Amino acid sequence: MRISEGVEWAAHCCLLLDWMGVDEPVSTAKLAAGYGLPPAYLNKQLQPLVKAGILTSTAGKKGGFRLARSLADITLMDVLTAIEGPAEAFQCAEIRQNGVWADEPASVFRAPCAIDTAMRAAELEWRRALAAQTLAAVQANAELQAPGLRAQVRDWYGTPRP
Amino acid sequence: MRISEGVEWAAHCCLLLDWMGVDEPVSTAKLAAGYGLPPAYLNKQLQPLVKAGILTSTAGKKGGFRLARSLADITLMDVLTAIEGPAEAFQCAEIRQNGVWADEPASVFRAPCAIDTAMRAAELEWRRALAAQTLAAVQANAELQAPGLRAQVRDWYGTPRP
DNA sequence: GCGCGGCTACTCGGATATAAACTGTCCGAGTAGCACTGG
DNA sequence: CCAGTGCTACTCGGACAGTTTATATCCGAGTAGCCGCGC
Repeated sequence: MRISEGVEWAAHCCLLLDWMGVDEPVSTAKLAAGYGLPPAYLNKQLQPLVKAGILTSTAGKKGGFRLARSLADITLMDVLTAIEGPAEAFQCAEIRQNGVWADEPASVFRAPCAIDTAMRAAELEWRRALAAQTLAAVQANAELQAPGLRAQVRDWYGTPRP
Repeated sequence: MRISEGVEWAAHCCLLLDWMGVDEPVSTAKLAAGYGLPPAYLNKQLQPLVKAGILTSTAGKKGGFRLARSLADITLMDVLTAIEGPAEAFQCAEIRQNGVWADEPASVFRAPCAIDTAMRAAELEWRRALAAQTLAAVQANAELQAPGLRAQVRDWYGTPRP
């Protein structure tokens, strides 16, 4: 039960793309250099974000990734779902229907598994909290703790400061 | 990011142990037969529960597992932590300190990573919800939906009905 | 001089290896009861 | 008959394979700009 590191990478890259504030695509190599990540693997991790509609990608020379929408419209839940998939963490295998209960009529199991219900309820709280956090809010907190971050990023990447 | 099936197995076995209501240990074989699980592997899954103090085990003939305490004192969080370990699902690798930021003084990173903070907050909600659910409550829900479950279990396992 | 075609450099996307974790199995250490033996 | 002792059957616990998932890498498809050529 460990979340893929791709989630952290993806979130950081989204913030970075916004900080850079350029309209032209940013290549995987530049993004990877920002955080010392393996470029090819970062590319692979960003692909599901494109499929999820969080980023847009353009191929060829001068290609790269762009934010598909504002950080205010992207939640941590979006990023997590894009990388990890839509499946729930706890997947009830309905073992209660096996073993000595295997011969019970199906009607007995119409009521949901109580353990599954409780686990899903807890997981729902988690997802609700994730969906309540937009990347814009996360970015605001980061800038609150480290003022001048946006300017630093633009200096490092050679983009014009506003 | 998938929770091990051992969590489901462990929770079901705890409920089953309580339903059986016997004071003597119950062997892995009997528990596994209840849900059609591989006995040896179930044994392996129950071992961390013993280390966590949820179950007690006795070796030798007539050996097996017993509940170490009442279901009212066991939460889903206890079971999950026992099986999955105490580590959080999202583990921040602090990639923000690498790449172009590698030469920054450590003082810059005294403030926690904003992404990590947000992810931890959400995960905390999940764990809080898990800790609020005792196995006694889960069992009560199960009996509410399927009255007579306890009596059924005692019939199947040949233990005296109260 | 100017337009056009090919060419190169560079990018994403998916196919392909490698490492780790989860799942599943097996055998040894240890215990409780039972059978046998001796008094 | 009864106590003691050895033995057997059965259990947990951890060591040992098999399989799925995550991590990392590499090469091909495709595009944008550039260079050279022809008009």
